[in-house]
Amino acid sequence: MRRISIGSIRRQELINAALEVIEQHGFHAATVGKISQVSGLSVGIVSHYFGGKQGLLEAAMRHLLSLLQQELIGSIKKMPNDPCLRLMAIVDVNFSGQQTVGKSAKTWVAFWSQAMYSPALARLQRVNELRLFSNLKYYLRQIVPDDQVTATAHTVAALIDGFWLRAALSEGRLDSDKAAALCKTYIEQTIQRAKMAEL
Amino acid sequence: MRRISIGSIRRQELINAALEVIEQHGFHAATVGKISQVSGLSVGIVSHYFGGKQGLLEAAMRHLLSLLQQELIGSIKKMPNDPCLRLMAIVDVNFSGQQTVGKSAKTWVAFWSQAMYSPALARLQRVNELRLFSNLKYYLRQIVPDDQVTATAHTVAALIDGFWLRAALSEGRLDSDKAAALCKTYIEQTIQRAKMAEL
DNA sequence: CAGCCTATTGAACATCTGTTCAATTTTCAA
DNA sequence: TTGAAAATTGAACAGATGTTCAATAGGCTG
Repeated sequence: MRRISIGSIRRQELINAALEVIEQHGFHAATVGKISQVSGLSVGIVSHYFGGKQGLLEAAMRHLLSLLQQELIGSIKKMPNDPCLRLMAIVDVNFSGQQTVGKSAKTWVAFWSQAMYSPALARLQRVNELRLFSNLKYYLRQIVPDDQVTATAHTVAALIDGFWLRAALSEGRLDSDKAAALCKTYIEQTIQRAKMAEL
Repeated sequence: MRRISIGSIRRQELINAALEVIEQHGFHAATVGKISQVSGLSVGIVSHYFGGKQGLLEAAMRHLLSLLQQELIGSIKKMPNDPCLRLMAIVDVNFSGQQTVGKSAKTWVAFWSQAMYSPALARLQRVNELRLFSNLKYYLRQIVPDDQVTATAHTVAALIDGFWLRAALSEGRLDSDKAAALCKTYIEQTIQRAKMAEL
């Protein structure tokens, strides 16, 4: 009896290879030939397991998103039920997650730019964005005045995306700890302002 | 005597066509065939004036960057010499510039994602980034404490990039006025905090 | 008008890519 | 061990793309 199906193993191997090629050579150069070469499998296997190149790339993005989501859930659960701490945890997961930011940032940006022209990828991206956004709003609602919740959530989300983009473009000249710290600083300042307004 | 050389006219026509194709179909689908079709010229002309496809795309990005730069200079000159107002002008130019954000945002993100794998584009992007960064620092230095200048500049730059990225991905669900307003709000809050700390 | 030079064309070519599928290998229950 | 089913291969194919270059068109000068 096989505990893990051979299919899921191959699928994972192909996804890993695809992510590696995208990170190194970019989305445009992620050809079926290169991916199969890196995975050590043949070119035909891609169509067999994913129906084609497009299917593999979508699965790869889905994989990345689900990793992020899993880390977020795991990280938040460990935190005490304090809205401020949980906001910080969200920021931390978005930056220190998975590998170093420098490595996967390029892959994320590659996916984002592809999502602008691929409805399937766009849908995945949108679901993820909405989840982050509503998470942020949920905790912010407990700290800042109602009329500032949406604006603050937008700003924090833009900050996170902006730092990721800059990390991808600056090739390691921007480290994730600093980016996370700056995001947290913004959140802290917002909270402090809310407290002072209360008085 | 020709006042404008025929060459520069053709070059501009090709750049415009390239930008139009990239915006509509994405970087990966911006083929020489499509670009020449949109421009009404032949495919051979691209190699003739730009040495090849890559040359045309680099020229197109250079063109976009120089438009942004020109608008920035023009807009700042009109402002009274007040660091706060000039910071706001920088934000405004970065959002309301050229066309609506929704249209050109996709083109910018397409260039960014390409810049990660093309040294020539990366260099152009980096020059532009440094210019924005040092502009921000120059004015911030006059308003906030020295030890906060760099961090604030990083944050503002990330905010701008982040909103652009989100505008490109959200297909018009995020309008540029709102994004500009949120950036300005952050700057105002930073200034206010600096003033309070002075007392 | 002739002659020359520049601008432009677009078919031909070489290269590269994704997909297909008949052939081969591997797996594993009987 | 056997044999059928599943997994995998990779050459062949069709389509697309960037570049080249001989041929053509256009305009300017003498």
